[in-house]
Amino acid sequence: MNRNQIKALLHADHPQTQVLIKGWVRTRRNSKDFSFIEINDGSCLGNMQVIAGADLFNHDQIDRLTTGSAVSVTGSLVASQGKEQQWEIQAHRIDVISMAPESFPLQKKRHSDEYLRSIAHLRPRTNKYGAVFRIRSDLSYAIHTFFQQRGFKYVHTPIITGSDCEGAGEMFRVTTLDLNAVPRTGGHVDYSLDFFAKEANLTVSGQLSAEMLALSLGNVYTFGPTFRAEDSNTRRHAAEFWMVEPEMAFCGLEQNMDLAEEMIRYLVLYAIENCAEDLELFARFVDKTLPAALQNIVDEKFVRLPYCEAVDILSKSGNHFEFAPETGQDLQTEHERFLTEVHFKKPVIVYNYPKTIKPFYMRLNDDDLTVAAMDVLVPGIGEIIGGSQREERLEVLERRMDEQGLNKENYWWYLDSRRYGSVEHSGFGLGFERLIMLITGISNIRDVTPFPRTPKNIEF
RNA sequence: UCCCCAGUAGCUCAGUCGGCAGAGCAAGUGGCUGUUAACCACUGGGUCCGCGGUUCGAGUCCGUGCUGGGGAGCCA
Repeated sequence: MNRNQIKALLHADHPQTQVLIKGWVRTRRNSKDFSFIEINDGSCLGNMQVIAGADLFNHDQIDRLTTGSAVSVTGSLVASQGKEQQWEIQAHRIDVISMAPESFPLQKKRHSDEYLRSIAHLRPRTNKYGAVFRIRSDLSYAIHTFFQQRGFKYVHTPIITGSDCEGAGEMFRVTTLDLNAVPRTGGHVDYSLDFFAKEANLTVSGQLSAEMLALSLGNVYTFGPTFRAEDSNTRRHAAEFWMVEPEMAFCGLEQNMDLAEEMIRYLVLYAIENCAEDLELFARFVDKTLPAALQNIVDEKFVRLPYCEAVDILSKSGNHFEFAPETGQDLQTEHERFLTEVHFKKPVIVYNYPKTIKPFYMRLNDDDLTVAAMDVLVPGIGEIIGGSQREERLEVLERRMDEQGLNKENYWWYLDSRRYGSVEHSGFGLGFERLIMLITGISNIRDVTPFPRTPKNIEF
């Protein structure tokens, strides 16, 4: 007999004489002649209440079942006499697969997020983290659905890259050299003896590769891990995270913003419609304003605000900022928060940033001062998407690389795409964990990642 | 990397002016009960983060290190 998922049984529309569930004991309450055992198998938030009578051959053992133990239960699915649940299982047989000793760290009470991070291997067995990781799965699926429905091709860009600079922060070195005996020539490390015979790093973005595929397949997207070796210690940064990066040929900034907005709205709506039970938990225990915040994203059109107007609004706001807003300077976190949380109270797309604060590949505007960049800012999280129209004009691109002190030879293949059939194209990167934070209301990226990697933290 | 805060029982925390180490929950034992984070009673449980210092005496004051959290920068 195959095991039934508890999710399916809880949604049953009629009693069943013979069912089999397997899962972990969340709690046990002994009664005079029987025990109530609540079992969770991870298929959904809800537990299945099992009635274990004294007639079970091993009822002595069942009476002592501990939280965290694994069991297999066969019995009949019957309407519950209790008020808190519709169905329960009258057990015919309960096999203890594995009894958890009293040292099991998860108790039948609320634990702090900090404590649960220290037992990251067990926290998926809690209601909250089980819900987070189910939503991660559902939203991953939704991302593929969104793009596939629109004719985008899913492409796989390299994890290990030879580009020695992509302008997106510190990188993790990849090497097979013996770090205790690094070969040197003239005082410098001799990478010709390394695995790839040149320096290699973990990718900080699939964008440059994705552009090549967009300029052949049309519309593409990547969805994969990304690595940043920044010593960032904040609740919204991780050294390893997942990023969604669409890239579209024959596409300008306007359409790029259209897609970003449509995608976020689609994903939030998908969660509302498909993850209702789990979302309800976050609305109850994590953030009471969550349902309204999500509905706001679905209903309200995103504000589109040129960078210079953003600075203007901030300057004239009368609000005191630690750093005064100033044209030519990047927006501070406090500025972004003011725009999304105080001034507009909805997502804001800021675009046309000064060229001096943005990377070489963003398309130079006709004013020669700004580039066709856009950041999607959302309340509570800040920047969730960063993107741009890409510079497709070879001579402009080369000039920008010179200005930023980049070695063009390292980008010969990237520049080739501007030599042969170059076209207008655009794309952006969505931080997947930040999306999950937005949708669950969870405020720390370490709590939406099963095994988070942050500075000085790689225990699990 | 910088600024701020915290570290006391398995967990969450209190600990007054420097003077005997505490509570709730959890665990163990017993009782009660179609229960709902079940309930009631009893019992056990401490490297007060580490090191150094001040003091008759330090969980408490000082120095330092480590760990965790919040904020900033970097960014998705």
